[in-house]
Amino acid sequence: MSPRTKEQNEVIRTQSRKAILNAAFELFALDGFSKTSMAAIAKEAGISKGLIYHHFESKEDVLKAVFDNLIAETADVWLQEDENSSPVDTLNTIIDFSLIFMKQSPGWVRLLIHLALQEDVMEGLSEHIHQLREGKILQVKPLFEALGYENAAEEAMYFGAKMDGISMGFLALGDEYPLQQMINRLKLEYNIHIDETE
Amino acid sequence: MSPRTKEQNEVIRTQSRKAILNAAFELFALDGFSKTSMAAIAKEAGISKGLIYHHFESKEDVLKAVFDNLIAETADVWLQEDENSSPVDTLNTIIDFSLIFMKQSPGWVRLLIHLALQEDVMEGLSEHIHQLREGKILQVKPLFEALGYENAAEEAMYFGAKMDGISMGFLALGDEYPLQQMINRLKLEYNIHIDETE
Amino acid sequence: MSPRTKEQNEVIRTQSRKAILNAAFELFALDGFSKTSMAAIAKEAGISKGLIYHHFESKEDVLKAVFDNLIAETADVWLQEDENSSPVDTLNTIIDFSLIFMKQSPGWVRLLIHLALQEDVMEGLSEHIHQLREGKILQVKPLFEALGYENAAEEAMYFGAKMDGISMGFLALGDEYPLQQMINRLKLEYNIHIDETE
Amino acid sequence: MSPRTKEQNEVIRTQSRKAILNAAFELFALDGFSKTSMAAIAKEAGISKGLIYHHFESKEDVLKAVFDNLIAETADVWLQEDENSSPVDTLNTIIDFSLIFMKQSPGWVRLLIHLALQEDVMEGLSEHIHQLREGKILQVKPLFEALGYENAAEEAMYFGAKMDGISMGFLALGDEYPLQQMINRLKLEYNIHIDETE
DNA sequence: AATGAATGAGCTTTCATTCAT
DNA sequence: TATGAATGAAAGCTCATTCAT
Repeated sequence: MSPRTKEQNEVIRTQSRKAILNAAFELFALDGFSKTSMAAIAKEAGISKGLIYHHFESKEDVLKAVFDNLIAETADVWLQEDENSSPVDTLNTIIDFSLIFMKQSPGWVRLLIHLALQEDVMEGLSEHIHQLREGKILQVKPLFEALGYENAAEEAMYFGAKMDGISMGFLALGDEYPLQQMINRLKLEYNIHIDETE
Repeated sequence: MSPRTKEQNEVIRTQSRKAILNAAFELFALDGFSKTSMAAIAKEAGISKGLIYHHFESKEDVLKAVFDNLIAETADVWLQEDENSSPVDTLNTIIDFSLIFMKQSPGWVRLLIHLALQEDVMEGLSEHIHQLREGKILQVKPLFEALGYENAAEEAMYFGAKMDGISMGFLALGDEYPLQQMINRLKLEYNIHIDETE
Repeated sequence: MSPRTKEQNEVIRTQSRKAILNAAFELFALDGFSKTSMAAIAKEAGISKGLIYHHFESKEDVLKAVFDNLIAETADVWLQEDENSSPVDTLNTIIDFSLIFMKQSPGWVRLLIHLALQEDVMEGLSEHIHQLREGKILQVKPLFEALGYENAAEEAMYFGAKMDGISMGFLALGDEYPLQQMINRLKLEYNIHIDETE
Repeated sequence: MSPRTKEQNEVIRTQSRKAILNAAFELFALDGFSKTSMAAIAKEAGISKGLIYHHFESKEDVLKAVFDNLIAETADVWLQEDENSSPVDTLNTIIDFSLIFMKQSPGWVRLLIHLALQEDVMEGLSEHIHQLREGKILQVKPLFEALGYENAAEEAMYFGAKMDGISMGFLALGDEYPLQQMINRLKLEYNIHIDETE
């Protein structure tokens, strides 16, 4: 009956959606949300402007979807903690992972910061962002407890601040920023062994 | 009708310029650069749209001027260091000043971060921003030298990262952020006596 | 898979067509022609957008079909005049029928008026509408002849105007309109006995 | 001081505004509200699209302004009733005035009817329309009281219905409609002397 | 110096219609 | 017969910038 099978349609839909999401992610990260036009997204994705509205209700909706998409992807990796590893090792892994993410998707981190700092973000998005921040803190807190810090919550937040600050420096200066030095400096504070090859 | 003297014209010109700059600063900081319209600036400044173009070439030009203006004002205060104070006291003063500035002009700090992170900032502006960052580092470096740090340059940069990270947290969360705790934590690391009343 | 017989296809085709027509009628009547989208019609009819174009050439074509369809349906009822009834009774019946129709299908009457006033001039449609109007007049004319009016054609048209005016009032004001009073007033003019229960 | 005097600006502003209003009136009446684009209005008015938004907030706002404008203009004439004239004469004048208006601005009357019948008119507009209708009725009511009608309110409304019906007929059929005959027929009912030259 | 009317390019969004399957 | 993904033209609207005065 069906001219295209449901599966075929699903595949096509998913492809388009992904193309849009990828294009939007790239452009939002590169130029920011305001400066990125729907026309640009469509062109980058190789589809028509109209099709975007077939998949998303508005430009803001695209941003939310890009966001959700990335959260989901990130979460997968984030959650792969080795149960048996020591707190120090876990902390090390988290730092390294953040480092890799930062290097690979600086645009996205930039966008995240922009959104986190924005005065009037879209409804529903700011919650996501704050949850993301809070989630990170909560995840790190037990590690500091295990490491014997008296006020683990405070330490977790302070750790977050350091990571944020280093991120900012890297994003602002790029390769001119002594990223590795800063990371090493950070690891030292938490008695993490530094891999010399890095 | 009444032929104005050069002096009168100069005064009027300066007044208009300041009004524009103030209005632009406020709005840029509050809503961001893209979202702030020239019409809004004119309205806030209490002058006409056209007049802005007598003083500045473009919207970007206004931003640059706002920036320069603030750098100049900030520098004045920044430089009022007491020659006789100890490095620790000076560091303390710098931290406290940053704290006050952050609390009083969160919009401006926000704007600074936005600009610092922007990929394609306007010609000439990014240099300014980087100089501003570098200036801060260079200013702090001698303090760490005096405090006996081996790699003072690195420590200065790390200190900057921490300050940036704390700023970000405060800007993102506002009063929900444990700003004072973070600052105290920072001061502790540098053996700065913490004023209990704060 | 299952090779359909011609009859089966015919049945399916007719069903789809009717579903489209019903959905379109409802939406056109409720929201007007311009505001009703093909997507909305498809959704209301429970079929796909594409299918509409298998049955009709365009949105305008759908409107024409809706129109024709309703004319046909209406005509059936309209023609059921009792041969033996007096002119006054017949007139009464016509008025009552119009009243019922108006109350039951205000959307349709509204649509008719919209079309009669031809905001959207569609080739071929306006003729239909004028024929419909003329048909009504011609149907009423013999009654006024039988009632002894000198200029029956004129009286028929004047009667039509009154009916139209009352319809408009009702459609514009809804239940706030003293519909029954107006109808009674009209019947009085033609010496029609008024049923008190109304 | 002022580069253009306030008076000059006022004149320019008024000119533009009138040009827009005239163009919009003409096009709305001709093609209807939906079909008339802002671009078309701008072109007809001989100005840019953007300028319309300098004067009006939205397309709907233009319609409201057109409406208000016409109400105001109409009111002026409508109110010029001779205090000394008899009720019959006044009624006659009202009928004649309506007739002239209908002939001169059929598009506008059409638009009025469309708006009056529309299910979801813009906020604020429907009130205007109903007030306009009500206003007419209220104005006519005293005349019927003076003429000795028992239920003057009802008669006023019935009179309105007749006028509406005749308008509709004329708008639907144009010059094919026996407008003068219908008007004469109406006047006869109220014992208004008919000017033979008409 | 100052105004604000005016422009026009470009924005987001809608939707009748087409087409591969 | 039937689907719905995809298109593209055109809509309403915004805004940095220009210009006559």
